This record gives sequence, structure tokens and C-alpha cells, in this order.
Amino acid sequence: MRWSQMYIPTLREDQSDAELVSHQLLLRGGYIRKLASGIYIYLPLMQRVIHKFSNIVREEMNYAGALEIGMSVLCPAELWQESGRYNTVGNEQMRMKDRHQHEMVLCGTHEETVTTLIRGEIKSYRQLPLNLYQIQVKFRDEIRPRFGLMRGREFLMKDAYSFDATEKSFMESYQKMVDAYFRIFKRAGLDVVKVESDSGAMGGKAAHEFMLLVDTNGGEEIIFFCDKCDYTANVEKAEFKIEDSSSDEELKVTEKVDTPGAATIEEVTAFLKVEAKQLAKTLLYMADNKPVVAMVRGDRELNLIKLQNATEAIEIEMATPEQVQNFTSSPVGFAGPVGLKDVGIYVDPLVADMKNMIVGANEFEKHILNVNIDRDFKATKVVDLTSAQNEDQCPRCNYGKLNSKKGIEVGNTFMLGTKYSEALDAKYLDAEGKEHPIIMGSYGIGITRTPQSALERYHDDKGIIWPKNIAPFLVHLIPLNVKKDSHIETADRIYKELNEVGIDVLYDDRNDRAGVKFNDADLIGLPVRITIGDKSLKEGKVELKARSESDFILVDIDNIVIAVKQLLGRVN
RNA sequence: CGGGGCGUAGCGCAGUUUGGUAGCGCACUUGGUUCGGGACUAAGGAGUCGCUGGUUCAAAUCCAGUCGCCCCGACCA
Repeated sequence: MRWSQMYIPTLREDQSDAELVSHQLLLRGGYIRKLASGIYIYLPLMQRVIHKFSNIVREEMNYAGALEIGMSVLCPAELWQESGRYNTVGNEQMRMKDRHQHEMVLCGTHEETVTTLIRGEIKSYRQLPLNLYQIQVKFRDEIRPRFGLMRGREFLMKDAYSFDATEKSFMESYQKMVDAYFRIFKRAGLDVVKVESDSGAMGGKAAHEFMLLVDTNGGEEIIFFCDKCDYTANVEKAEFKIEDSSSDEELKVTEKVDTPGAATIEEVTAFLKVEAKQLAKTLLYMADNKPVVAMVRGDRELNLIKLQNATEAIEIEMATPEQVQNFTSSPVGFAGPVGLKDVGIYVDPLVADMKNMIVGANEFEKHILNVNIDRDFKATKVVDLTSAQNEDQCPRCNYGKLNSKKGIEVGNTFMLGTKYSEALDAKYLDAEGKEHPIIMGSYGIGITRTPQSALERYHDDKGIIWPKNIAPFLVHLIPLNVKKDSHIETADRIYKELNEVGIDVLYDDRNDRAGVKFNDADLIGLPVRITIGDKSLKEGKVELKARSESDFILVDIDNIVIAVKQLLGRVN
């Protein structure tokens, strides 16, 4: 493709509304333009990247035995009511009425649609297993869209759904997808790690996320790794071994003390001259509009997802200061479990082990010393509520230490079990003629997010460095002066030869100065650059350079195809 | 949703404090020179200053409302 016939609106200056490098590069490189918050237009270069990545995904999904279908972005609201998710997805789902006042939703995922298809089609175990997928646009009205394609309201996703008769068969189907995912990301030039994750709103029993590790601000997720075994989990899910903190300390008599001006953990520990570990934080949340109390140790942080799972709440949020005032009869900062009535008290195991703890007194500027569980208050449930921290002990091998890194979620796999097949009545008959709900899995890959994620990892101060298999073109061909016949003749010849062997070339035939072309080439980031100029042309050679490397080599014009192939074979 | 910030030419910004009828750089058009890391020169086009209303002889500027966009937070107890 000739540059003059493409549309590549590169920009010289940084754009004011882009925070992440990857977002900035996509804007400046002429890959995307914003239409509205979280909604983007993919320009020709981006569309080529999307095609390249989609094709990798498609090939590997097909290889893994999945079948491509196409489903509508629209779905009648009834199906979401039937699955029960209509009320739980909340404002994230975009909804509308058609001209007949029929309620429709824009799908952010397609479990309802695909399960509805299956329940009408699959009747026998002989028709299973089955795996259907599509690559399609999704709509999610995110709380806060941000970072360009990283968290858009409209985005492309590959979503696959597996249907199995038995647990054993399901595990095989799941593993096939996991294997396919590793192949997909590897081909795209990306090392990903598979981590345990919370299944969240999707429901089901277990889930994994595929993370690209980055050290930039683009890494929105925190992942914990054990330094001894292969345990990896994201922060929402990560468990840790509870240190043995039970003591033989004698239970002392409770004592209410004044703590003037001391509401936060820091203030209270400073005032009472104690360690944060001796305090228990009593946090008030509204779980589906009912108050619940969570207790975690003073030196630890509450994990909201764990609390949500423990309370089985659909929506959970921190109580407002007014609600705290109403419920504990004191301002924020002095809540405690003693004397609270008609409320679920969820206690972290680390708190349950504490002796003579310090808690709020539910009175302004007062705390209580020497409080003990069972004696002074009762726990509704003792359950893990705190987030893992660096240096915590691994929950699996019990002797490694956990450490965290930042990552971007580029794919996920969910073991859905029979949640959707039961709700939507998708059943099959087994060999004995008995009816069972179909066991399902669902598997997503962010088609638009993944390439941008790759840029968080692969760039330098000049621009993008695409992994070759998802680059919009493989070769950037630059005749330095298009007014010189020798340059153009050589460029035309190389362009033709490379195209003939199926190597995508972007031919910069613009009448611009060398600096402009070099800078644009560095910015848009194609893996290989061929420069045609007087210096080397005198010897019948051209310059060949990898975007990821700083030096070029001189190549005989006659050998250019083989040299390009060799260079491409070497780079990521 | 809470907090902060920003809307002036395609992009990046100044001008707003102190009201006087819009400017700079890049990009764009045309001519000439230049041509291996974002050239020089001459001429030129392009903005109802987000929108609505108000104050005023006069509003980008002051006031009120509204819409949009960005960032932080939603784990303070």
C-alpha cells in the first residue's frame, strides 16, 4: 500500500486527553480517533491491526475445535430477565425500546443469547460437546471509561461458549481454550500469565484471567505471585496463609477510653501508643441496601469482593457518613461491634484470632480496650475478608512469599457450571434418557484492548514497536527523495518483489523530507524499515533496519526479499 | 456517583484577574528554493470563543443554568 493512498493522519503533538503512552501513541500514530467518551473510530491502520489479531484468534479457536457464529448485539430484555442478570448488571447495560415499545438490551456479553440458541437445538448428549464463538462488538456503559481502547464503552471481543455433558468433558473443553489462549498471545508476541480470579458478575464457580504484565500506569490490575510455587491470583481473589497469631494472653476486662480527635487508625494508634495490629477496624457497608458490618485487623485492608461474596450481595457499597451516624449513633471513625443489633457481623479470621483488641465504642471520640470475640460480641460469620499483601505467605505451598506485579487483563475464562443452562432451561438427555442441565464455560479475549496493551509494553520515546504478527504492515519502505528516479525505481522494484511473496509493505511515496518520514516511521512502528538513499544506492545496496534495533545493515537490492525474511524471523 | 480540572481554527495553547469586538505555534492551500532525522520563504484560507439565558452602550472575559471531555476516588472508619 502506498502512503499517498492510505489515510494515516499522524500528529506531531501530544493529545491533551490521553494519559497512557499506548493511548497517546494510537492517537498520534493515526490509529484511532475519539467520537465520545469511551467510543472510538478505528482508522485504516488500526483496522488492519484488528484484522491481524482477529485472524490469529480465529485460526487458533478453529484449531481448538470452536465454531464461529454471529449473534446480534441486540437482545430482547426478557432473556436477561429469565437469566436473572437483568437486575444485577445494573447501569452497565445499555437499554432501549424498539418502535413497538419492546424492551431491548445491547449485549455486553452473550450467555443469554447463545444459551437460548442451544436450548432450542441441543437435546442429546450425542450433540455435545460444542463450542461456539464470535468476534463482535460489545457495549458496556462503564462507570468510568478511560485510557482509550483499554476501557471503552464499545469494544470488540472474541467470546466463546462451551457446552458439555459431563464435568470431565467440560474440563477438557476448558483446557483446550486455555491452551488456545496461550498460543494466541504467543503468536501476537505477548507473554501472558494465567491467574486465578473472582468469577464476579458472570457467576459460576471458578475463573482465570490472562494478564500481560506491564510496569506502566496501564496496569490496572494487581497480581500476586508466589516466589516458590506457581500460585498466581489477582488481588480480588488472592488468598494468603493466615499467620498463627493465637496467643495465650489472658482475657482482660473491657475498658472504655476517651480518644479525643482520634478517628483514623493512624490517629488512634498514635494516641493510645499501640500498634495497628491491636486494633480492629469495624466497617459499615450497605449490601443490597441492608447494613452489614465487616471487621478487619487495623493493619489490613478490606477486600470488597471477598465481602460481597461472603454476604452474597448483588450490590455492595460503603455506607455514607449519614448511614454510619444513624446506625452506630456516632460519626465515622468510632464504629465498633459491641452492642450492634440486627446486623450481620462478618469477621476476618485475623480478627477472630485477636485477644484484647481495641475497637470503636459507637460513641463520639471513644474506643473500647480489651474486646474479645464471643465474649463481647458475636460474629455472624468468620470469613476471609482482607486483601493479600506483599510478603504474605503463599496459601498453596505454605512456605513461599507472595509478591505483586501490575498487569492488564487481555483474556478470561469462566467455569460457568449450570448457572445459565438451568436459568434458561438448556438441557440434554443422557444415554439413560435422563435430563441434565448442560455444563457451560465462557471465554473472552479483548480484541481491541489487546493491541493497545501490547503498546504499553512495546514502545520507546519515538513511538510504537509492533510485534510483527499484529503490525498493520510488516515493512516500511522509504525512498528518501521521490524526485530522484533512482530512488523511485528501486523502491518500485522492492515494493513489487515483497508484495509478490506476500509481505505487506507500506510504501512512503510522499514528497517529504527524510526527517518527516523517519519520524513517522518510528511513530507508527512497523517492524522493518527499508531506506533507499544515495549513500548506499551507489553500491547497489539499501538499508534494512528493525524498529526494535538501533543499527541498520546494508543489503544488496537483489537479496532484499531473503534479507527481509531473515530479519522478520529474528524479531518479536 | 463524590472530588478536581478543562471547553477559544483540524491539533496544541495564550487572551478571562482589570469587559472595548480574537491571537500564537503546528497542520492546511498556492508559488519559489531546499532534500539522509519533524526545512526556508512569500502569499492565503479557516473560529457564531461548548450551548442557553442574563447584566451592560459593549461579553471569550462578569452572573446563572446547562451540555461535553479529562483526571483522581468510590478500601476513611
